[in-house]
Amino acid sequence: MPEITDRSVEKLARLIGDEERARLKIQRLRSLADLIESDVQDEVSIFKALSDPCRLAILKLLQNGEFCVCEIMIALDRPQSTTSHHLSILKDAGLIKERKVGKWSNYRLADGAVIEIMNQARLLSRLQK
Amino acid sequence: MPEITDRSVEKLARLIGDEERARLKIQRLRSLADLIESDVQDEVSIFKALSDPCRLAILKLLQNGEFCVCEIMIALDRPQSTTSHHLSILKDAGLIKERKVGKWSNYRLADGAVIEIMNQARLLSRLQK
DNA sequence: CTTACGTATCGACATTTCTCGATATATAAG
DNA sequence: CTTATATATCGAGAAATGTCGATACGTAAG
Repeated sequence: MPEITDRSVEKLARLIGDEERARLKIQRLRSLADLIESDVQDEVSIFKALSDPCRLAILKLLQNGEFCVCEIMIALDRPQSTTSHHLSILKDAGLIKERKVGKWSNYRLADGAVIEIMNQARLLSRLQK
Repeated sequence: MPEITDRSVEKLARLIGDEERARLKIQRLRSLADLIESDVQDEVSIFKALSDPCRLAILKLLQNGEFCVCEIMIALDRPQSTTSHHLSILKDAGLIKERKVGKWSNYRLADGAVIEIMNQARLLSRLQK
């Protein structure tokens, strides 16, 4: 649990008028925040992997099946090093799986939840208009 | 549809051995990519908004109801300007709604899909372990 | 062993993003 | 009108991220 800094207490105490009740309210807010922060970082990594146009395009391409790096780079018209870099980020995030065959590396979606999360994002982006 | 660059044709032609078939294969890959790229950017904005620990924590906090800026900044122990900044990003992305009351700004989740997308991310992050 | 090819990694530069103090805006109170 | 308070915006520095040519690695073929 993060410390209750003087900054916070001052602030809320003025708001509430009672320093003791302020301290309690802060504690309540902080314990809510604590429950949260424990697994925030893992989920942020997922969202970070998803928040690049090139990577999102790769994931959508992989909804059509398994592709090797050289097909992906052609589809997206990106240099090989760029494509490979993005693939490794997606793989580290657990969003795609690799299958090596000879000198080829084939990639596919790791799980149905990947499609699900993209669908939800599409829903939200529609809502916004 | 992005142009078919010489770089791509050379590459695939060598792979396939026939320049004409290479060109066709590239066209197929590119048209797949095109269907994709049209709405990629909008969804990326959603994911970008979600890919910061502070913002994700705010969203999770708001699962517990409506909060004003000063409560949020205390819960997360961040300066006011930082908190406000993140709130405006979340609002621009359409993930939260604002309700002004006097000098207070209260924020709440915009839609159930916001919770859904976080649940999917949690699922994925668990899978990874 | 040498060569060719597909992919991964490196390194440097450019861009974006986060952070937070300072300042501006808006509303309410005296 | 002046003051206090809640929030928003600004601006500058720091850190993270994307891009892509150059290079390294691994496998297969000659």
